[in-house]
This record gives sequence, C-alpha cells and structure tokens, in this order.
Amino acid sequence: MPAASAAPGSPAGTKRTRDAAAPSGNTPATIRRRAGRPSSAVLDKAGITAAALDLISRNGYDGLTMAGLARLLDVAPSALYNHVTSKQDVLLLVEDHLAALVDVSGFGAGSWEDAVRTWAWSYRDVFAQHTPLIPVIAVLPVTDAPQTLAMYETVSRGFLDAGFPQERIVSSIVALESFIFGSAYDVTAPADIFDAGSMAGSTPHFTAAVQTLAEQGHERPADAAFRLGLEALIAGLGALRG
Amino acid sequence: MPAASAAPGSPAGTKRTRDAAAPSGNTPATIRRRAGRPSSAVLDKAGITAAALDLISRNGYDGLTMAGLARLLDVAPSALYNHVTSKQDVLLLVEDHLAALVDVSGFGAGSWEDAVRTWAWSYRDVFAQHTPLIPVIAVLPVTDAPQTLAMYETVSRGFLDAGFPQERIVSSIVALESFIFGSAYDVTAPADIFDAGSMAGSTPHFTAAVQTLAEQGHERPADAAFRLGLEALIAGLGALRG
DNA sequence: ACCACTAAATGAATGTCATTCATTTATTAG
DNA sequence: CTAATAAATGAATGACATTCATTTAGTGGT
Repeated sequence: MPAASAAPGSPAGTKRTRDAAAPSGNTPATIRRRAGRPSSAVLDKAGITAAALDLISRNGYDGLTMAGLARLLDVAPSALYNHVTSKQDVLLLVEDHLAALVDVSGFGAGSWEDAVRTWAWSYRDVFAQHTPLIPVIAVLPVTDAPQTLAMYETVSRGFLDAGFPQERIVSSIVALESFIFGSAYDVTAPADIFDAGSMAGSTPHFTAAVQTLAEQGHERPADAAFRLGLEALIAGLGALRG
Repeated sequence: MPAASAAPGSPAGTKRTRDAAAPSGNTPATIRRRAGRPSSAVLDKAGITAAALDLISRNGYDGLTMAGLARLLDVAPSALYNHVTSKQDVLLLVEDHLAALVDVSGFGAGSWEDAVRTWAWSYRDVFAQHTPLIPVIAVLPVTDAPQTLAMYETVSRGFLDAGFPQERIVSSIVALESFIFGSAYDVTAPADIFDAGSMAGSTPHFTAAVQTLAEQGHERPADAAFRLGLEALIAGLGALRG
C-alpha cells in the first residue's frame, strides 16, 4: 500500500499532513490513552452494547447515534467502525441482548399453556420498550443473534415436548411472535389513538365500541387486546397438538 | 411583520438580496409556471400522495425522499412544506390511501368468519408491501386518516352484527390487527432467516423443526404461519360472541 | 533487543437528508 | 386598482452515518 498514489476521491488541495496538529484542546480520549492497543482494548461489542442501552434508556432511540455512542465511550465516532460494520449492526447487538431477557423459564416447568403465557407476555413487555428493533428482528438471520437463537431452541423444545408435530412448530412460533410484535406497538400507542374527533358522526358503530371500551375496560386497552388474542392463539394452536 | 428587525438566528454578513438572481439555468419548474397561484395549484395532497406511491413502487421506501418527491412533481423541495408539515405527514397520506385498498366487502355479505378471513388476508397483503408504514399506523390517531377510520367503522359494524358484545369489539379488532401487522413483516423476511448456520449444532430441536417445515411445507412459510394464527384467532374470538 | 505486523484509534472529509427562512410572484377579493 | 394571500424559490442549516489516510502502540518471531 504505497502512500504515493493518491486515493481516487481524495481532495487535491488540502493535504492531510497534521500541520498544527490540532490547536491542542483535548479531544475525547486524549488523556486516557494515546492510541490503539491490541489487547485490553477500550472498545468491544459488549461495551458498545452496554453504552447503546444506556443511551436508549436516557433518550430513546432518537438518542442512539453513532456520535453519541462514541462520546459516551470516550472515543472518536470512526473508532466504532473497527468493531461494528454499521449502525444496523449496533441495533442487532442490542436486539440479541434483549432476547436474553425474555422469560422462557416456563418451558420444562409447568403446562405448555402457562409456559407460552409467561413467554409471550415477557416477550411483548421487553420489546414494547424497544419497538424500533422490531423491523430489525423481522429480517435478522438468526445466525447473527445467538441469544435469540437460544430462545427459539428452548421454545421449540417446549412445543415438541408438549406434543406438537414437527412440521407445525415453526409456524406456530412464528404466528405467536407476529402477534407479539404487533402487540408491542400497541403498548406505545397514545391513549386517544381511537378518538375519531370530528369524524365521530360518520362512524357511529366504531365510536360506540371505543366508548364502551373506555368506560368498561379495567385493564389498559393494549393489555386487554393482548390477553384476548393470546388466549385465542393458545387455545387454537394447542388444539392441534398430536 | 416589519422587515427591519433581523431574525434572531440569521447570519449577519451575507444579505439575502437576490444579487445575480441565479445565473439563469432552468431549475425545475421554471418553464411550467413562474410562481405560486392560489387556485389551480400544481401541488396538493392527492398529487403528493400519488407521487409518493410512484416513488415507493420504483425504489421502495429508501427512494422516498422529500427531494425526490419534489423532483417528480417538478417543484422545489421546500414547496412541499406548503402542503404537508413533515415527511411523517407524507407517510400518513400514503397510509390512508392504502387503507382504502383493504377488502372489507365481506362484512355484510357472508359469514363473519369469511368476512374476517378476506379482510385479514387483504390487509396483510397490502401492508406487507409497505412495512415501513407499520410504525406510523401504530401511533397514528385515526382522526387524521379518514379512510382508515372508514375501514374500522365497517369492521366494527360487522362484528356487532355478528353478535359481538360492544365492549369486546375494539379489543378483538386490535388483536387481529396486531397479528396482521406482525405477519406483514414475515412476508418480507429472507427465506434463510431461520438458518442457524454454524450454530445449528447447539440448537437441535429448533433446527429439526425448521428442516421439517422446509421439506414438508407447501405454502410459503409466512403464509402457513398466517393461516394457522388467523384460524386460531377466528375460532377463539368467534367463540366469545353473545 | 530489534523489527515487522496488525489491531485500534484519530480527525478530517463526504454525502444524504429533512427542514427553515427570507423573498418573490401571480392570482384573487374588495 | 390595490392589498392580501397562497404558493413557489433557492440558499442555508444542522443532523447524521460513513469513509479514508494516517498514526500509534502492543505483540510475536528471530
């Protein structure tokens, strides 16, 4: 790699020779470390994941920027790219971390029904706090997410033990998961999402139904819908066991 | 609004007096029209929606940029902001347009079960092509989306006529919708999403289940899961009618 | 001890966006 | 005829993610 041949896209005029070497100031990690060190690296995937979760918990997913991540880790933004290939990659790390928080302890313990209930509610609750990850999961090859894969293994095992025929296990899990992801969005919906406002006059049946729910519902609407759908799925899928 | 007091944040040096008035060239809409005209406006919500759909159909949601929209409409990007307040607003227009494509014709015609089946499959199919809108819908107050609201009205009416008690109608619809949105993502998932790759050894039950599905499944996996879950929901929810 | 190798960091671009703002213009209402 | 107004312009702005040439400091081999 000869330094001679100027890279195709590089600007001709301004040379990159460190003239003035930055007016001093102390840019991020100037104190803690002079430069890279093969072992005992400041940055690694675990640290990046932790920092990302920290940022998200503070300001939500809008607060998760590569620059913010770098600042929190006391490093230049470009340094992150030695450890992850893209921001999507960071999201993936976060997703896999969260998968480990989902409660699969019911499988192998009580009934299949109870195990699914525990799993589904906890799965929904975890991702309701992280809905921006849902589009990521939906397309994420499981190979890249070991914890997620581990969750699938436990759940699959539970379905098999409960008497599900092989060929229906994946479809059943996918159906439940689809419902769970969709329901995670509901949790974040504003309370007045179904308020028809000025259009209420032209939608009497819907408006009445919304009204009744608001008056009679004890649970949060999102919880009531989730319970209803989940019990239907458990009953319907469970009926197809061998 | 006196032009005297300089706006607080405006740059001091460079005045914005049209000196040179652009070297000529013909920028976008130079020919078709000199400038704004109260009526017979070039731009309106319908036109913006149509152009947005055009862009999306060409290059997907990555292709939908305010600049691209403006180019297609032969207008400066900033002109769009006279008609929509933000890009989110454009997405909303698109969403509501799509809601009108969902098939609700079954309600009022055949059985409740068949009506739900028709509605659910068509709803899923429409939004499978537009998954980036799902996060938008989830938070969108229905007031701002008349077509979407109209869909809810028809569906609510169908549930009521089928004997559903008032207080369970909205929850039932939300449960179905959650499942539909989650399932829309599945449709777009890569075929090898469940390929455990190098981790396959540590996840025998899951891997076997995936294998079996691949060998024995006739339908697309996403369709099999959707059918399974939808039938379970229809059976489970239908059982709760009065 | 030296030295070549390499992982890891820097900081200065780049390019893509959405969005804002002061102006200008053409139509329309009074 | 004139004042008001809706609608357009184009030039900034400010976030971003991402790339690249370069520098630095440990490490392993001799």
